[in-house]
Amino acid sequence: MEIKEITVSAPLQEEKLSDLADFYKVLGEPSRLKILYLLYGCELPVSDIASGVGSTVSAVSHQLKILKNARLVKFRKDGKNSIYSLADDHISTILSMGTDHINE
Amino acid sequence: MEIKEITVSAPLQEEKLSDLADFYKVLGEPSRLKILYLLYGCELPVSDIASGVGSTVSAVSHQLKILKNARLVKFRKDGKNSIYSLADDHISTILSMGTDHINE
DNA sequence: TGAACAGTTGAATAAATGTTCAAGTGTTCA
DNA sequence: TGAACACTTGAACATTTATTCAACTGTTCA
Repeated sequence: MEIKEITVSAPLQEEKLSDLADFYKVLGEPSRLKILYLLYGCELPVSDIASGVGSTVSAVSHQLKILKNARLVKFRKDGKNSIYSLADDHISTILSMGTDHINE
Repeated sequence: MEIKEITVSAPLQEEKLSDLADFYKVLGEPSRLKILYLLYGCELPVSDIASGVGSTVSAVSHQLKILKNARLVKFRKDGKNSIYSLADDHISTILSMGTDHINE
């Protein structure tokens, strides 16, 4: 069987594909998904996120760094606090896509 | 700061969330994404997939099993061959979603 | 100023997982 | 039947990575 133009019309080069995998990998961890759903529609300081997802401040801080690099969350400083929120509205679209597939 | 109804209206319970993470995890590996994009619009036997993505038959077979479990690909037997293809059309929607986010 | 608070960070450990390798299953065809 | 082919599978190894722990930075306020 021939591969034909599929290879040519493939939407991703080797590097883009790696970026895309990295993006999905960020969502592929329950601890990070929990944080995202917790931030769905509100903004919270790290300590509240930690108690909200049942983890430690340190563990959450590590994960928030990864979510920040993936541009899934943003934050602002407020005195001693770092207030985190979802990066933008289309993240919610992304989150709902996954649930649709799971729910058939 | 109060968490309010967010926790209540969260679209996922602990178990669903784990399923969702598993789903994303499947997409979070370049070797698997390569297979999916290769199968975009055509069906191929394992040996062609292996050469198409530059891997071994064994490695690809392992990954196909994971993709099958996640219902992202399906296959049919044709003599000695196992012919794989994308499970359904909405998988392409899922694939394009990721690229949109990467491309800003 | 200094103590308490809120986060961040780096190293270490433990768990998860992708690839390799060797062996096994099932099909075809001479 | 038996050899070749196409794939699957399990164990082992190596890599990646999430959490823990301890130390450190920066801010507030008495």
